[in-house]
Amino acid sequence: MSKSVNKSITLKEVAAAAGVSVSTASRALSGKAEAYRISSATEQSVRKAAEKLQFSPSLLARSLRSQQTKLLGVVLPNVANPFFAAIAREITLAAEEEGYLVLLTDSQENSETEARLVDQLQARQIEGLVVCPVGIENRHLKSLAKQKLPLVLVDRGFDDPALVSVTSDHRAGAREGMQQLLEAGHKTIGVLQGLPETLPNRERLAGVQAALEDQGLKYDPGLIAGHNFDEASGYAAAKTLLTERPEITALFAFSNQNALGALRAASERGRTIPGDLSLIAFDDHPFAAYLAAPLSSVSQDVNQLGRVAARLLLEQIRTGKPPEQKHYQIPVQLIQRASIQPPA
Amino acid sequence: MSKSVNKSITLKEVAAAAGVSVSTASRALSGKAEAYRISSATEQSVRKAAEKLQFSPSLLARSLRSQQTKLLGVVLPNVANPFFAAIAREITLAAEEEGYLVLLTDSQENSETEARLVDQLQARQIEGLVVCPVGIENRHLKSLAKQKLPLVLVDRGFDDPALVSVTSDHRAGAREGMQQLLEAGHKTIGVLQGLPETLPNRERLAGVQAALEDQGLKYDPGLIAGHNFDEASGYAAAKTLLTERPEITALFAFSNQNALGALRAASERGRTIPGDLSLIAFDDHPFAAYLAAPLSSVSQDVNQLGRVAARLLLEQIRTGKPPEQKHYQIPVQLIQRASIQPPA
DNA sequence: GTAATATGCACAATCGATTGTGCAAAGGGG
DNA sequence: CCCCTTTGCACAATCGATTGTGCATATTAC
Repeated sequence: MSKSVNKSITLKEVAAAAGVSVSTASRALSGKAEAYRISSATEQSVRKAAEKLQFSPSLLARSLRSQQTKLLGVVLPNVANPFFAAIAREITLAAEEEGYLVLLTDSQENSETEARLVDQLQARQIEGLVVCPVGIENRHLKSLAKQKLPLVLVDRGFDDPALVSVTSDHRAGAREGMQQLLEAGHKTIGVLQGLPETLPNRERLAGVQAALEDQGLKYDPGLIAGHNFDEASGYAAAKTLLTERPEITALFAFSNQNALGALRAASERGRTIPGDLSLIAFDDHPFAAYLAAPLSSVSQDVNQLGRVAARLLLEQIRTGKPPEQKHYQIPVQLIQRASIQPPA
Repeated sequence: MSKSVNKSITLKEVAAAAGVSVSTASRALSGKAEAYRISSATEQSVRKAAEKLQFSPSLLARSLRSQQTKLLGVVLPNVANPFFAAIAREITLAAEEEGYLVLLTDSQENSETEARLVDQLQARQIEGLVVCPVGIENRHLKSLAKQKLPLVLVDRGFDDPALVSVTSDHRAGAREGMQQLLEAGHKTIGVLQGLPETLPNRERLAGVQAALEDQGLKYDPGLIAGHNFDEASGYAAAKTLLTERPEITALFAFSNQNALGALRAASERGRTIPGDLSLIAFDDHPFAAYLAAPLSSVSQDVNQLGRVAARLLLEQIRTGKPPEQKHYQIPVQLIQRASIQPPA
C-alpha cells in the first residue's frame, strides 16, 4: 500500500498563506473576484500565495462538487491497430483543445469486455463516450443512451436510428472497389470478409452485391470467405477460396490485414499478383504503393472519422442534446494502383 | 451548460432503501461487514437494495477520500503512430488487469505540450505516469520524479540514471544492421536519421559508428542526413544524400517512415532496390516482406517495451518505491530480407 | 439480580474544492 | 449625528464516499 506522501498543496494552505478564508481564495483564483466583491488587493495576494506555493487545484474535488469531470471515455476494439489508433488520436487532440482528457480503453474485440469497460467509465462519471462497438451485443449501449450519457459510435454503428454514429460509406466504397475489378473484366471475384456481424462488413457485402447486380451478375455466397479483419482470417479465407474455386481471378479484401493474408496465401499457391490474380483492399496504407504489386485500395478517411466523432460528442456535451442528424457518413476514396489487371 | 440529469444512485439512497445508515451501507458493500460487526442479515439487505437500485459507487468520491484514483497517465509523441499505439495498448491492457484506467495524451512531438500534459495529469492525481519524452527539454520530468510520482520513460529515455526507463537496445540494433550492409560489401552507406536530440537517435548513431570502426572504416558525418522520424524527413534526406554522394550504395533508415521516404526518393532518382541500392530500416513492418524489395529490418519488440514499462510502473505503485534496476534494455532482432545485396 | 462483555449499528469528521448567505465595517446622504 | 447602502469577506453546506468512535441493547458470568 503506497501511502503516497505527495504533500500536494491545497486551497486551504493557500488561503492560510494569504490570510483569507478558503472561500475567498477559491473565488479569487477562479476569476470570480468581482462577482463576489473581493478587493483586488486581496485577489492579488491570493494569487501570489498560490503562485509561490505552486498550488494546483484538485480536479477530483472540483469534479465531485461541480459534477463535471472533464473526462471522455473511448472504447476501441484494438488500440494498436493503426486505424483505431488514428481515431484515438483525433479524439484525444480534439478533447484536449476543450480541456478534456480521454480515458482510452481496449475491448479486445470482445463484447463482454466492452460492456465492462463502459460500466467502469460510467462509474468514473465521464461526460461523454465514443465507442467502436464490437457489434455482437449492444444492449449496454442502448441502455447508455437512455441514461442520457452523450454517446457517439464510430466506424461500426449498428442499426439503431436513435444512436449517433459516424461511419465511412462502406457500401459505396465496396461498390466502387468491385466496379474496378468488374471493369477490368473479372467475372469470378472472391471476397475476403471481416467480422460478419459488424455493420461495415454487412454494408460492404451489400455494396459488392450492388456492383454485381449493376452488371447483371449473380451474387454467389460461395465466393465469400473469412470471419475477421485480421491477417489470419485473410490468409485462411484466401487459401480456401483459391483452392476450392480456382476459377477466381480477383480478390477483394475487406481490410489491409486481410490483404496481407491474401498475399501470403497467393504466394503459397503460386499465384502472382497482378499477372495471375488481381487484388484490391479496403483501407489504404503508406506502404501500399511500394508493394511488389502496388495495391489498389478503398481508402477510408480515418482522421475525418475521428474528428467528426469528437466534434459530435463535444457538441452534445456542450448543448446537452443529441444532434439533429444522427448518422454521419464519411466518403471513401478509390486509389488505383497496379494490383488490378485484366484476367489472363 | 449541460446540467446533466444523470440521476445516478448514491450510497445514501441505498442506505435509505435498506433502512440503515450510510456508514453501515458502505461497510456492507465493501466486504467489511465482519470487521465492523454488521450482522449478515443487514449485510444482505444492503446488498439487495444496492442490486435493485443498480448502485454504482462514485469513484470520484471514493478517490477523493482514499487518495487513490486508480488512474495512470500516458504521454506519447504521436498516438497514431503504430509504434506508440502498440505501447499504448500494452499499457492499457496491463493497467486494466489491475483495475487501473489510462488517461492517454498526445504531446504532438512538442516539449511544451508534453510539460503541459504532465501538469494536467498530475492535477488529476494520477498514480503513475509513462512518458515517451520528446527529449528536447526534460526539466518537468526530473521535477516529477522528485515529487515521488512513479514515472517510467519508454522508448526514449535520457541520460538521467535516477529515472526509470525502458528502451530497445538501439545501439546494438544499429550496429548489427550496419554489419549486414558492411558484410554485403558496402563501403559508402548513407544514414537517414530521426530526431537528432533523442536518445534512440544518438544511440543508433553510436551503433553505426561502432560497426564502422569494427571494420576499420571511418565515420563520415557527411553521410548522415535527416531531422525527424517521419516520411518527409526520410525523403528529403535520401534525396540529398543520393544527389550529393552518388557513390552511396546502401541506406540505413532509422525508422520505417524514413524508409518509406527513401523508397520514394530512390525511385525518383532512378535507383532500384536492391539491384542498385541496398536498404535496411529500423522497425519491422507487416508489409515489409511483401514490398517490391522485401525490406530487411532491425525489429524492436514494441509489445515487450510496453509490457515492461507497464509492469515497472505498476510495481512502483504497488511497492511505493522505485525498482532496483533503473534501466531496462529490450533486445532487438535482425530480420533479413532481400533488400540487401552486394553493391554492383 | 447486577456487573461485565459482546453485538450491532449510527454519528460525525474527512478528502478538497465550490457557492449561497450572513454579518461586520466603511462610506454616503439627510 | 444617525440611518441606510455598499464593500469585503467569513461561515457553513455540499458533492459522495470512507472510517474512527461512541452508544445503545443483548448476552453472558458470577
